[in-house]
Amino acid sequence: MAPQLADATEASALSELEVEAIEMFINFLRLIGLPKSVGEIYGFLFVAPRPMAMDEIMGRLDISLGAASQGLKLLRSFGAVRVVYERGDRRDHYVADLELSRFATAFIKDELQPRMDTAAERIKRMEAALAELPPKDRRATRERIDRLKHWLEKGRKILPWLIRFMKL
Amino acid sequence: MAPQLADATEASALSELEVEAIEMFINFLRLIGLPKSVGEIYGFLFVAPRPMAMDEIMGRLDISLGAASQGLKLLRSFGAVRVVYERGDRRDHYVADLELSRFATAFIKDELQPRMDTAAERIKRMEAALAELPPKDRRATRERIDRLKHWLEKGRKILPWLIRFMKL
DNA sequence: CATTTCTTTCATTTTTTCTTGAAATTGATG
DNA sequence: CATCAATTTCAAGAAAAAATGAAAGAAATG
Repeated sequence: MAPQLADATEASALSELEVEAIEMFINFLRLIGLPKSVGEIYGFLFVAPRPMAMDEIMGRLDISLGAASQGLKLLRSFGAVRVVYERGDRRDHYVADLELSRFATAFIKDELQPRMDTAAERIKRMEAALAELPPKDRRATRERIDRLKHWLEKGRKILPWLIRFMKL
Repeated sequence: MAPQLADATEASALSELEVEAIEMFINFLRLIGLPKSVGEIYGFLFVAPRPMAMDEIMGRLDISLGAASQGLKLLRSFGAVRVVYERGDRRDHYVADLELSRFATAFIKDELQPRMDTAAERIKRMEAALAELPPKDRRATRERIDRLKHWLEKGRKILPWLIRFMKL
């Protein structure tokens, strides 16, 4: 009888279901700046019927050791993937956390918030620089800076609301 | 007396105000996948005291003809930049439209919506593929697909609301 | 309508980002 | 505690994205 263990060089092909899930997540996660391999891993785990070990993920997706390790690390840091221990197996096994809002909140915390903070500082410096402007330009520039402030304010206000909506 | 026309090879340096505005927009626009040069152009125009011709933009920012032309084309397509005609000058002159929500709506329309549409199709295909799954996995997978549907629904619902909020 | 100025396009180059896989590290096992 | 499997790290290579600038194309001018 043929052995059941998949050969590393010839891992079983992905099902249509898996391909659809993977491509969907590649697309959406790319939107928030995550590399393809991360989308692949998450999409694969999202429809996986049981916890998967890293080498299984590598084999099925045909990605490198490094990509798998780093991708899982990142997904873990978001809370988008969790490690579960399987008795009798030394390897870590991964499951997708199905709460998709984690990506959004990670994005907000890692990308958006920091930029808003430096933007606030920049606006202060811009206001200071206003004094050195030719008088005739001051009013118009003042208005533009105010508009930036207004937007930043708006951003700050909507973020918590948005996070709440997503966790709902 | 020295000529007043700026030499193309030695355009005047950027003021602190300009630098801050430019860096701010590079940062934010990168977030929605726009290249640095586009952020530079918009930031520069955002604080420009008068309409600027393309060669002025190139010179002040030290970017290439191609980057300037393509960046302006893109910004125009968003409605983030408008052409104004200046009498006695053959060149097109550009001004920033200050309504920042244009970037958000362009992002939603160009990036988010299309992906949501293909995602909806993918979900249909995933549901069809469900039948070919080993019976014991069906229930769990069905739940996951439902979760995707739920998220997509949520996205669809919040988008118009979000657009309205931003235009406010 | 020929000329000149301005703008767009696009093949090439440069830069940035992602992936790879060998080596180092960790940590479980007998 | 030596060994070996599993994982992480990171320098180098590959791939993708952006910038460049020469050439083509438009549009205004005299």
